[in-house]
Amino acid sequence: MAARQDVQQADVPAICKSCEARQDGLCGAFNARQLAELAKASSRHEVPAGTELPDDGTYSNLLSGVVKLTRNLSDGRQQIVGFHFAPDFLGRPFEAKKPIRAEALTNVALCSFPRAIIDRMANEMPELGRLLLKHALNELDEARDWMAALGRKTASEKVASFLLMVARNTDPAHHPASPISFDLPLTRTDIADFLGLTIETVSRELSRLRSDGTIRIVNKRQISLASMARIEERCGD
Amino acid sequence: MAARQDVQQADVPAICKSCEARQDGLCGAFNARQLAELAKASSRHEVPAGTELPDDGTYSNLLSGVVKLTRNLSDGRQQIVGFHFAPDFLGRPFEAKKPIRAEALTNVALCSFPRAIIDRMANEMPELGRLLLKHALNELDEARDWMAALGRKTASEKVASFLLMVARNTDPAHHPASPISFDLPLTRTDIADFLGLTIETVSRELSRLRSDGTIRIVNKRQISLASMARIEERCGD
DNA sequence: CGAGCAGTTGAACCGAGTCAAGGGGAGTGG
DNA sequence: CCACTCCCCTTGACTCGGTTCAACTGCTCG
Repeated sequence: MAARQDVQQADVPAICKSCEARQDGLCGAFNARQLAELAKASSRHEVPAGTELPDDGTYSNLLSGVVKLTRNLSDGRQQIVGFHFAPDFLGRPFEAKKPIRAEALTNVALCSFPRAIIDRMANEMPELGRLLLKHALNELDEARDWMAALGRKTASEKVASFLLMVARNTDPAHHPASPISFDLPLTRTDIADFLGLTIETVSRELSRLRSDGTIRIVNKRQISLASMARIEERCGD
Repeated sequence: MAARQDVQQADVPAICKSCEARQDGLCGAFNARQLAELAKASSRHEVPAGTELPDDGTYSNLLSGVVKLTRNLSDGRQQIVGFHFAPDFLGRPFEAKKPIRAEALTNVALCSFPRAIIDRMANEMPELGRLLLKHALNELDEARDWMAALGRKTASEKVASFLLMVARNTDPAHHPASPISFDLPLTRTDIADFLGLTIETVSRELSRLRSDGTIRIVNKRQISLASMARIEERCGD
């Protein structure tokens, strides 16, 4: 068993060998032969922060960086409806009825495949279909969490919940009692568009959290939390 | 081809023959043999309005009625995060991290299968996996639509959007210019919990829509719209 | 050094929430 | 058949959290 795994390992394309997407992303579902086939059709590219990622029917592993998904109302009001952090992946087999825009918040590295290959493989391996379904259901659960936040939380609970989300994403296994610091990949405007608030309110709530010692604002973009537990108390759920 | 279809048709279990779920629901993916196998393991039941539907690991076609999905904050604040209308279906292969409660809003008729059968069939037929994925992505798109509404719409836009959703669900193919009327399957409290408002605000906004002629409130539960187009104007998107 | 942008802070305002009173229909009991 | 109650809903008056408008700070970049 171990031997066979090693043989397969030997065939893994060089480019995939150290790729995070094989641990937690889409590619965990593939064996060496399939990876080799995919690698032939894949293209790796990097785009700078601010680039819009067109929904051109490709699937992409997000190797590094953060992507936001937004919905706009007719008069320009904007709501961020989701994020993708590495090593997440982007792309879907069915079009959304109302358009959703994807935009890189930071510099982003992607590894993309034509949709046709993934769709074909999904027909051949139920394992992959299951992974896609699991991924979609995860996104659904997250969306529903934020529905509850948007509909029922106060401004300060929203901001606290947001910081907790980023912290968790920075280090999922972090000890709840020890401090943690991270860079915010978002401007105040983006945070406001995610939380359904104005930038002024976001700024004020961050100041309040700072003045009561829950967070330190190292600089505009870098935050450190006294502890996960401390911020969790303020999330309302 | 037509002949073969008729042969299959002959084998369709009696109970499935006139079932809506074969048109638009889960069972559209199955052939007669598979339906027969499923029918043996399925159980049909009805529950009255107000019943909680435990997440017991079954999949269910919703034959009639409306179901709400809710998330609660620790202090009792409630947010409705989704609805299921017939002939939708309920159930999912992976547990949500945070609990979501399902409750019948009206009397509800269900046709349920053990999870094991669906999961096994999904492994055998990519068609079914695809359907489950499509369904999950639909729910995701809906959740994101409502995120935008919750975060960025005014109270009156929220109420208008809600009425439009119910109207569309009542008659998806309705002509946009002609009037339409329907029963609200929800109390004011449920509407408020869905829109992130209070019952007083919902009531006031309905009154405003009535006084400017966009809707008629036949009685507390029955609404008629002057037209789909008219209400659509007030949705903000 | 100045321009320009992101963020902060203050003051006034307003949309939706809160609190309170009353309406109206369904069910029950006399 | 009416009287009473209960629940859901509506409406009004007031409050308040979050927005709006505006001034100011501090960075970064040319």
